[in-house]
Amino acid sequence: MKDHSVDKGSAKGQDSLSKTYDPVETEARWQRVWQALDAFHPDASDPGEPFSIVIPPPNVTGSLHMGHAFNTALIDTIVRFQRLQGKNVLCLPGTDHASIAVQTILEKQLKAQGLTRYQLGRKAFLEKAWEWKLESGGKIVDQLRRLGYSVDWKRERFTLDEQLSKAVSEAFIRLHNEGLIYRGEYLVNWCPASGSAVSDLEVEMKEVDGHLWYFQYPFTHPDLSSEITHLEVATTRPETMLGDVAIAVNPSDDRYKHLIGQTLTLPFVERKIPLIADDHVDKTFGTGCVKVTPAHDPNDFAIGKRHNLPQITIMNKDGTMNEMAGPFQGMDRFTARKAVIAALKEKGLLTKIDNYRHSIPYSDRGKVPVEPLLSTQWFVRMESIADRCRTHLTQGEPHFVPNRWEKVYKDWLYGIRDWCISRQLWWGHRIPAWFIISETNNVVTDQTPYIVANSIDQAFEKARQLYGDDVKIRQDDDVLDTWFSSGLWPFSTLGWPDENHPDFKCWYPTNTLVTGFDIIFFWVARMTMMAGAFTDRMPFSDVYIHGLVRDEQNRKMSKSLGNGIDPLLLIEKYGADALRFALVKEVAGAGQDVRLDYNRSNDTSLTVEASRNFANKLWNATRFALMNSEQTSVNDLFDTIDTSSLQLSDRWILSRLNRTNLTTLKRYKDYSLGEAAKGLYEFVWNDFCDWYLELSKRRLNNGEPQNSAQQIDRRITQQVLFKVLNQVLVMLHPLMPHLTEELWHGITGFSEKKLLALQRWPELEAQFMDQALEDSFDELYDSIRLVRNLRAVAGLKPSQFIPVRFVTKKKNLNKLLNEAIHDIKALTKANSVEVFHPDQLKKQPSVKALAGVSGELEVVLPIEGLVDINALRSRLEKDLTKAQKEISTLSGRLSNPNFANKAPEAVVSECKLKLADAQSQSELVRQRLLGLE
RNA sequence: GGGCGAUUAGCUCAGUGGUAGAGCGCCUGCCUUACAAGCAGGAUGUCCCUGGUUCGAACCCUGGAUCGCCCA
Repeated sequence: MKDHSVDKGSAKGQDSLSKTYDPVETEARWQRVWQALDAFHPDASDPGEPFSIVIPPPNVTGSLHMGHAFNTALIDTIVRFQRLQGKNVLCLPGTDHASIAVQTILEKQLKAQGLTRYQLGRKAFLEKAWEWKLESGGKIVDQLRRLGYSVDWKRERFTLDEQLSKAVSEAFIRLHNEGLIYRGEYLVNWCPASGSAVSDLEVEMKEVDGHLWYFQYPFTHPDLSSEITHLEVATTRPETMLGDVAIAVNPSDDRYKHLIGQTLTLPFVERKIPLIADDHVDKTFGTGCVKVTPAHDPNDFAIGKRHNLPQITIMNKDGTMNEMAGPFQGMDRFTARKAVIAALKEKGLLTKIDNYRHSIPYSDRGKVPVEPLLSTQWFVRMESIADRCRTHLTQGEPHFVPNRWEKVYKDWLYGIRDWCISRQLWWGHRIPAWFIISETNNVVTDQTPYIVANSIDQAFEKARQLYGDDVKIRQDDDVLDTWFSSGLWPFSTLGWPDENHPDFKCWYPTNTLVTGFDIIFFWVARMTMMAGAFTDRMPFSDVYIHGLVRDEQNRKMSKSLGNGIDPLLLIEKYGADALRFALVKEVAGAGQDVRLDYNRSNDTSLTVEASRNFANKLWNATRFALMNSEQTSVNDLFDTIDTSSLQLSDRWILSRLNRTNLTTLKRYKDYSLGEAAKGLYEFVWNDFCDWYLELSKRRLNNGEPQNSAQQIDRRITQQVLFKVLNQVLVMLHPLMPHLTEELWHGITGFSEKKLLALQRWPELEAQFMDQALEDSFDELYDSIRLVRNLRAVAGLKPSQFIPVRFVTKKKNLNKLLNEAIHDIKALTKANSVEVFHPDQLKKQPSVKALAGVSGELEVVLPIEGLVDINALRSRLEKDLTKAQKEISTLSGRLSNPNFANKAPEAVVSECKLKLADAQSQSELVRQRLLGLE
């Protein structure tokens, strides 16, 4: 490996740690180191149980948005954790070619030059597209790096790579050979903006304010004896009347029953159309008469099929009216609507216009209403493919986290519909089908036979065998839906269809898929179906579904709203670690949306700032440890601690440390990543910094040790400090990789060739875990808080040292306070600390003093005269009220015979204990109040 | 129309039967030699409403309200 340009000795000595943490420089540096060392480039033959994740490939046109940042934060946390577990981890990155998006951008560019893609031609257009991809396609990938993503960049894939393209045509051919791909004429969702069919999933229903137009069709041979000479229909799309082929009524509708079978004349085009009966007609909607336009409406299409009606297409693919539209030919669909209405009005056939709110289908990409259009497309027959997934699902494959998403996935599998996979676009995987045009006068018609093959040579060879030497073939112009290739992503990226590829053998199936709930159908289900079809296995065992990041007003971030929050801006301001930590910490209720607070006037986020502050806190805790150590070598740090010399607070923090280890480990494994983040935050800030580190100050002594006992204690303190730090850095590393890497090198002094990212999770030392000790420390801290509170209430200056007396009859507490006397002194600014039993105190001369009570502990600060009596009295009165309220609640409960009889004994006895506590507190407070008079 | 989720402190959210929690914000006092990106102390709640189950409900069950999402 060549010598990379990273500063030597990033393990900084105690002199060089600055007062605040600078993430920008540090993050860039470690990203360079990881890259230079190929730290995350595993080999299939490496030791360790394989673990793999493929990342959801972002759209190659895109730039980094908060959704990517969120998804990345979660994935990277998982893979870094698995690496610490000693697994052979592959996290594989890549991008998606995004047919429609890219083509839209390019065509816009062409349009600006007054060109269309057809004028340019397919070859030149694709050259331009590749040029564009090479130029700007790397943008999002570079941005992903700035998050500290520990993916294997050497295995980066693009869906149009040669090998992945091979996988696509192989998949197409296999499905075709199994009879699962067919070409058929169906109503598809036509997007006039992109000039292509789109799948059902790419259509979004939007509510719009429209109208319901009522107009009349005359009977061809009106029954002159009857009053009825016309039928009235109601529609939201009057222009489609030109394609009507029937009028339908419900067979049980008494209004029209007797007329069924008669013929009406369609105005303008003068077509004779029958009145038919169909059960699906809703008698109560409109007039009960429905115009039937099979070529332009999905419901009508179904009616047409049932009644064998013709399908008359009245529109061109650009949304203009065609020759079947008679006088309206050439008009755009929306112009035609107005013209048809005007013409109906003129003929006196328009009877009513109602305002009507209804849903119309919009194209996701094109942002225009899609047009149901009859055309010949390629479809995948889904039933058997989906069925295989249903079977796997009954065996819990894949496993959804949180589990409720399984139902969403399952329901979709059961309501499966065939998948339209052809797109009338050029950028993408061209359909590997060749038409035998010599069979149909050298043009492609719906009847032209075709063959599928891996290459033009193979296609030609096959064609010649079937149709003779003079055969002429032409490849289908269309490309495949982008999701077709994305569906193969978990295995095409690992070498499939070569099932002997070492990567495929080692890392397939992958372990976890992490993605948003919005693409469960688009992507997750397509992957499971494709994987089932081609590898006979589910492509991943777990699917971790996360929500969306919403803006400060809880709106979905979108380009059209322009309310996106730029992750890069936040990274520059607070660091990638802070952003990652903030996002993960907020995700505790997995699958729920995350709301990111944000101030648009100055691009700040208090949430991210809090995480940055946490990073700084840990930075300074480490700085403190280094400043107070004369550690010269790595070995010092890992010396075995002489457990017999551990003090109370050492044993306490080591117990807390190991408990944190245990719970954090479980949370990472369970994908409770938010909980893991919160737990570590609390441990570092509250336990380690607020208490242990403060306690350590006295023992480190801020100078030369006076004697050997102090020397030993100082040494132990240092060892414990570093032991805790060392383990915290490992546990926190998945969440804040750069900061922890930096600090770990700071305390170990290792060269950057040895990485924290590749270390092991700290082994649990169960012998240190001591719940009773932790509980008694809670009591100790409560006692200290009581003193501090009294000092504050009395308005004592922080610099003023005073004597402190504790009075309690609780033996354990008495002992603990005595043991911790030096610590209490330090933490309460006491110049002396004494602990008494109430009996002892009675022998003392009574002192008018500052006092407070908590449970069965009384604190006395004998400093007459300096205190604010009123403040103290109101504080005591408040305590008294609280204690009395508790007494009444508890005694009420205990006096209920049902409670005593039915509640578990532990609950009852706990209740009794609490009551006793409250009673004695109440009594002590009362006495103190009297003393104030 | 069918389904899912949410409703807890000013804000963002944890909390699955035993006296309501965290972070941020807020108030008071502190530049205490790791950190003012900090320290100490403090205030704050009809746990959406309604019935029910239970000795006991934020939590379980009925019904309803409001908001959001997905599907048709």
